[in-house]
Amino acid sequence: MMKTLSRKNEIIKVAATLFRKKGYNAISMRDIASEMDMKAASLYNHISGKQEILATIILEVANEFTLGMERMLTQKSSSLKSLENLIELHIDITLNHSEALASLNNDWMHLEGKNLNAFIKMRDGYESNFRNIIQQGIEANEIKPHHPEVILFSILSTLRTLYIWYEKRGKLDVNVLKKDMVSVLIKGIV
Amino acid sequence: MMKTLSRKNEIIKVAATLFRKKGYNAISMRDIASEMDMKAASLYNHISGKQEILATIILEVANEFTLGMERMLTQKSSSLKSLENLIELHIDITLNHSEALASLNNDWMHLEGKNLNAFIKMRDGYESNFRNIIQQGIEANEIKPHHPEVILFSILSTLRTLYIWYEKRGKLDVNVLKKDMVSVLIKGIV
DNA sequence: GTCTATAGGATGATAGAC
DNA sequence: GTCTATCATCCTATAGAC
Repeated sequence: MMKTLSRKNEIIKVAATLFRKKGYNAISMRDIASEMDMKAASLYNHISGKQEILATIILEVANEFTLGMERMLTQKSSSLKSLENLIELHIDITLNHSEALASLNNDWMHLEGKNLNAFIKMRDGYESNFRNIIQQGIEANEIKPHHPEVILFSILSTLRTLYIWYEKRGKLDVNVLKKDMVSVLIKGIV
Repeated sequence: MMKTLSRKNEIIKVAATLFRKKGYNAISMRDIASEMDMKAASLYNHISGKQEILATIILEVANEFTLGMERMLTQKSSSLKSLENLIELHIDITLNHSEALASLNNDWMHLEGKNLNAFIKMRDGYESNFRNIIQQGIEANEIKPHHPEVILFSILSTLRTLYIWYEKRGKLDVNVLKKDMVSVLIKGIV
């Protein structure tokens, strides 16, 4: 049972790496199996199908964002401090789950049924909390009165695609990265 | 001949819309044909194959970015003014080619052979020019001395994913959008 | 220019031997 | 837990009738 669980995790991890490069639909069960030096049929002893692999990859990391947001909201910091915390949350998750973020961003629409509903609910809830923080910052005069959607979109786009860029340029010191990101996203570049 | 050309363009346009929703690999020639009320085999009277469709979608809009960048570079403005112009370039292209941008961002890796090489060359050249503008801005003390890669990545991520967000929230006045984007990306939010 | 028919191969998944 | 063999279905693309 312990052995089976870790084999399952191995499949998920290999699949996530392959999905990242070409996307869910371009990767076959045979590709995943071949990368693990086994046959496609054997995968089904550990997982129910391709869809379960995708759902596990995406929902696990989506849940990390949701939990991180909830943890943050209990702290009742100022809006600006909350934004800082969210930037750090994204950086931390990017470092620990960089393969899963490609699927989260690009392959979520291939989730089916309950999996798709669960994902959309988490994503919309997360965005909604993020938007409220910005809104409150504007009302408290901590943040300039721009269209809040423009601010939300600008910050979130950057944070969501960090995974592409981090490993390409990679290996900046994490604390330097956090400081620079906070500064660029909040204080601007001039 | 004139009729054939416009039929070809129709195929490209329908395909781009479908690719946007599910990605290149999840859309079949039958899907494209069905959306046009015809049979898949008939598509081959107008295009050589699925790959030609993808290449046309991506390389056309990639070329628009390259041309826009070159046009801008002849102007020899200050770095800050150049950045403003680039933000406006991205917004203009997003408004006019929003479907193509999904493929440009997410399906470029499914280009083959010469098409893939041409794309990568244009993308790398574009990023390199963008990076130089930021670099010069830092040297001229127009831009804060952050790690230039962080600035490049932050601005480019936001601009590249504008297409997702624009039609969702859509239909802000273009000039308001340009002003807000320039302000948020350059001057920050505090 | 569109159709039907089909080639030729890949795909997700299952059955059953070991 | 992994294998071979296989099913049923889907895919891109072509041939040839109309």
